[in-house]
This record gives sequence, structure tokens and C-alpha cells, in this order.
Amino acid sequence: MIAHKDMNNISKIQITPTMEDYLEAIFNLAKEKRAVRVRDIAKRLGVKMPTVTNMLKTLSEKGMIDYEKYEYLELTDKGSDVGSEIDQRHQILRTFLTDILKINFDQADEDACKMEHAVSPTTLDAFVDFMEFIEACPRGGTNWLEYFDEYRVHGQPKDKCLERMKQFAKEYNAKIKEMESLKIEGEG
Amino acid sequence: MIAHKDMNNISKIQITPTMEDYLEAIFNLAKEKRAVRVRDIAKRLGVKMPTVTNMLKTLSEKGMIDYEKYEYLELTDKGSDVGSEIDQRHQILRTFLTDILKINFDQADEDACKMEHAVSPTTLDAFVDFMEFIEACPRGGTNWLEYFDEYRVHGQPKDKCLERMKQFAKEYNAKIKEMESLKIEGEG
DNA sequence: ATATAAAATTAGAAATGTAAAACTTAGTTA
DNA sequence: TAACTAAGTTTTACATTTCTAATTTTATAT
Repeated sequence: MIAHKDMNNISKIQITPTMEDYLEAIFNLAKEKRAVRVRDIAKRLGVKMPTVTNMLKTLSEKGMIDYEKYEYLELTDKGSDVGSEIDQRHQILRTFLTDILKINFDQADEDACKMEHAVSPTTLDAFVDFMEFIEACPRGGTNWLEYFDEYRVHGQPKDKCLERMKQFAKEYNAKIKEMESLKIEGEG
Repeated sequence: MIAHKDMNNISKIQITPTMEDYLEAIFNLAKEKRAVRVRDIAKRLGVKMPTVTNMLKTLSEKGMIDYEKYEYLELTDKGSDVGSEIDQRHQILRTFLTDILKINFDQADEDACKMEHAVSPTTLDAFVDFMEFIEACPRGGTNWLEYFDEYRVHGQPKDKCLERMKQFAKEYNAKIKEMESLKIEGEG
């Protein structure tokens, strides 16, 4: 039996998306500065200081941070794990948005921040694999993607397309020959 | 001056992600059945009936639905717009997940349901364009994507890759010839 | 038509996340 | 050291979303 929506009843370590955001912010601030202050967290997340203080209490109760009032706070191992994982998700998604979909950095960063809570581990893996696939598979190749921008702006004029196909066919055949020669070298 | 996070103060039409989910569910139920019942909405969203009743009141106040208690409910034009837009977002994202990332339907549907609230209009457009691009640009072609699955499972064995490249080169050259002949026909 | 079942509602409570106002602490500076 | 200032905290309050339990309304079947 697997819980459907959330697993409220089972685990008490229920970390909400908001908590994830706080842990991610703290994780990054800890990397950037020597000490993490309430004020900085508030600024980073666009909330007021009392909101942060409240959340710090919650996170402390959940064993995510070591925190005594008026003192510097630190992530526990558990909190650090969560923070870094969310940060990684953020970066993966933002990279997809900037490098594949060609979204500008700021917009991509904003979207990634929301998507990082929405995407399942399975799907996140698929994002990673897809990006690798585009890089790795010679069929596509990185330069194929370069036409995406142009495609978006100008649509797909048939003539240009044919022109490019021919150009690509030439490059492609050359690449095959190169790979074949490498293969022979490797075997010989 | 543009509001940063939410526009709480400015517009009173603040529709939350949860409300969007309700409107999407109602929109779809209205297409599927002759009448939309509280029970069905509850089932669709995995919540209890009182929760739905509460939300219906809210949505009614916001002018999203026509709703008299114990009577059938209907989306207003405004509510229908929101519902259909969210539904469209949902479908676009799910299609991306199933067709491009090769995520199974159920997982894709679940993820899309969360992503639909996270993705900006700009990024959503880019998703659409990217899918079109993959379909349209002969460089990639649909069958290129078919290798993605295999790539995920087996990695990228060089030999197989070369083999496929040759096969593809053959198909590709044929396609170019076909397009050239079509072009001449079109001109003649 | 009346008893029963199903559907919907109300009432009351809890969890989450936010902020305003008032207060406390720590640190600086005059 | 006294006063000031910035940072942090507590308290209180509000909005949102959800739930359970109890009640009311509507639909259905005998």
C-alpha cells in the first residue's frame, strides 16, 4: 500500500516545498558567506524576517538546522542533503531551460525555482539523460540545436531548410568517415 | 512599478494554483459529463467533499463559477478561460514528458499537474516550439528520438552508433532527394 | 408517500505561510 | 558608560487549504 498524495501519516519528516526553498537558500548562503543570517535568508526569498524566524524554528524541530536564537545557524547533515539536492534540481532544470529551450537566464532561474518542487526524480533523471543524449548522439549534435533559435524567429523556410540539410549531410558523411578511421585505429 | 512576487495588493482576482486545479478539474468534468457534481470534483482532486464546497464558494466569489448551493454549477466565461488554459498547459507539458522524455503516462500526468503552475508563459511557448522543431526540422526527425530510449538503457555503444549513423545517412540523403524533387515540381 | 441512501452543506478545528507591531539583544559610537 | 542602531524575536492576526463530525437537502426505491 502506497500513500496517494502525501505521506502525511507515515513519515513525520514531511518537508514542504517552502521548507525546501529555505534549505536551498541556506545551503547557498552558507557556500557564499561565512555566516548565514536571518536577514539574508529573508532577502533571498523575498519574505520578512519574522517569517524566516518562524521557519527556522520549524526547520530546527525537524532536525534540519542547528539553531539557537540570536546565534548563527548551521545546516545539519540532513538539512545539507536536502538543500544540496534541491540546489542540484534547480541547476539541472535551469540548464535545460537555458541550453535547450533557450530561455533567458533570469526567466529560466525563476521557472526552475518553481519546477524544482514539481518534477519527480524519474522525470528529473530523464531531463539529465536527454541533455546528455543531445550532446552525445551524433545524429543531433550540438549545432543542430543552434537552429532552434532561428526556427523560433523565422519559422521554417523550406529553401533554407533544404540548404541546411545538404550542408549537414556533407558534415555528417565526413563525421562517419572520421569515426570509421578511429575505429580501425582502435582495432589495429 | 511592478509587483515582485505576487500582486496581492493590486488585483483581487488572485487565483492560486489550487484554484487553478479546481477550475481545470471542473472544466474537464464539464466536457466529460452533462452535470458537474461536488463528489466528482472531490474524487478527481483527491480531497473530501466539504473541501470542494468551500472552494466553490471562493470560486463563486471570484466570479469563476455560477453556483447556488445544492444546484448544478457552471463555469463562467472567465472561469472557463482559466480552466481551459490550465488544461492546455497540462496537456502540453504531459506531451513533452511522454513524447520527448519518454516518461510513462501516469508519471507524466502527475508531474504535468504540478508543472502546469510552475512554468511561465514564455517557457511554455518554448516547450511547444521545441516539440514542433523536433518534428519539423529534418535534421533531427522523429526517428532520431526513438534512439533516446535505447540510449537511456544501454548507454551509447560506439559500434552501434556508427552503424546507425550510416543507416541514417542513407535515409537522410534519400529525404534530401525527395525534397529537391518536390521543390522542382512546385516550381514547374 | 415515506423510508432510506446518497450528496451536499455547515461548523469547528488544524496546519501552513505570511506579515505588522512591539519588544529584546548585540554591537557600535560618542 | 550611556545612547543609539541594526538584527532578531515574540506575539498576534490573517489567508488558504484541508480535515472530521454532524446536519440538511435531494434522489431513489419500495
